Amino acid sequence: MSGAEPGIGLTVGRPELLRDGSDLAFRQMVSDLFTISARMQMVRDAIAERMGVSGPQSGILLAIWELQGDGGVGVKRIAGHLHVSGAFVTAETGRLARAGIIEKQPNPADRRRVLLSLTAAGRAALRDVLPELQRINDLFFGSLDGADFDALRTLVDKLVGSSATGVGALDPALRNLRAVRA
Amino acid sequence: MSGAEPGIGLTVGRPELLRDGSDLAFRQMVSDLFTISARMQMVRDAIAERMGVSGPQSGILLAIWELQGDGGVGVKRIAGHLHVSGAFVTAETGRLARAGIIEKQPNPADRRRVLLSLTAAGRAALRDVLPELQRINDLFFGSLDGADFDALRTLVDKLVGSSATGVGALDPALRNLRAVRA
DNA sequence: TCATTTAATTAATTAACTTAGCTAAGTAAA
DNA sequence: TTTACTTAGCTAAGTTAATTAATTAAATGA
Repeated sequence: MSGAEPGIGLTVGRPELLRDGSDLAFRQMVSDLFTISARMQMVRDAIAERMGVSGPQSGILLAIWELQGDGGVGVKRIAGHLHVSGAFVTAETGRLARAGIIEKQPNPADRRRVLLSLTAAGRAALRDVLPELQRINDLFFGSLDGADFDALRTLVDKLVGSSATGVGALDPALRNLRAVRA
Repeated sequence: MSGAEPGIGLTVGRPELLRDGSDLAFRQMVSDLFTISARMQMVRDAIAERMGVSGPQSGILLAIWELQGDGGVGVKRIAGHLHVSGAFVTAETGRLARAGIIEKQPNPADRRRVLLSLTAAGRAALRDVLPELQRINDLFFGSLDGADFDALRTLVDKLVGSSATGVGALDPALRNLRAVRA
């Protein structure tokens, strides 16, 4: 009878993710993932500072760069891509435009909309920061060889899939216990 | 001469992390890591809500649980573990104590210090939330089999090491460009 | 043409922190 | 053993990154 009790009091239940019936290795890995993610944020913030913008602004900048195509991209599209509110994108793109890093033009095809795009100064700021980012990334991921990289890409890709399922199973929560907070 | 130019304009330089001379796969992976990390936060926040505490409070709760040993753990230790300021831990542990979830006692061995520990109610709150967390984690990491899990643990462990080096190389930055922000 | 929807903006508010300064207690050197 | 220094935690005030709700204006559709 001893040591049986499958999964009671554990943070994960699937036997594939337990070792000797313990979730310790799993918890350690989750904690490590949080550590790595915090460090990725630190890198983002430091690189942003080099460009003279805040961390979130650099995220918006990157998203515009990625999505602008020719002509530009709208506020709503950026907000969706970054999972933030449109109001936030409006506010931050306003600052970036005033700083001359991006351009904000009315969309001629629909005058409610706006076209966001990088200015020459914005492209230059991005270009100038790349060598430093490359240096940091080479160190940050310096422990991975080519095979590790491929393995990690595959695993991360799997996780992008299943984590969506996990998050999707969250909402129908029975809000019983009331908030502390104050 | 064409296509040569090693690493100019790329976010990463090491050839092991490039594919066909492009950093596209690398950037995709980094973006996916951000996605996964955002989803892990969502899970944390949802589980916290079940316990009636905020996301950051649940982090503090977990840290106390992990570090209290017999007797308890101090504010500074928790702050260091979570990489937040002592003032923040003071404020949030005050709320958790008022809510009866943790206990805050003076440390008899050093009366400047405090001993934080879970109350019976705190332990019960943690215990009650475990089945739900287990259910979510099983889905979240549902795409991994046992071999994947071992591979991921190894890779994550490597990254915890090298990412510290990457972050360590950040600080001596030449603060030349001035902040936009306003 | 009237009602509905949509895109962006503005204003107000909140959560999650931080820094600076304080108090009290412990440690060490003279 | 007093004086100086350091350390732990607390308080107050401020900042940053976001949100929601209300508003404006334009587009869409019955």
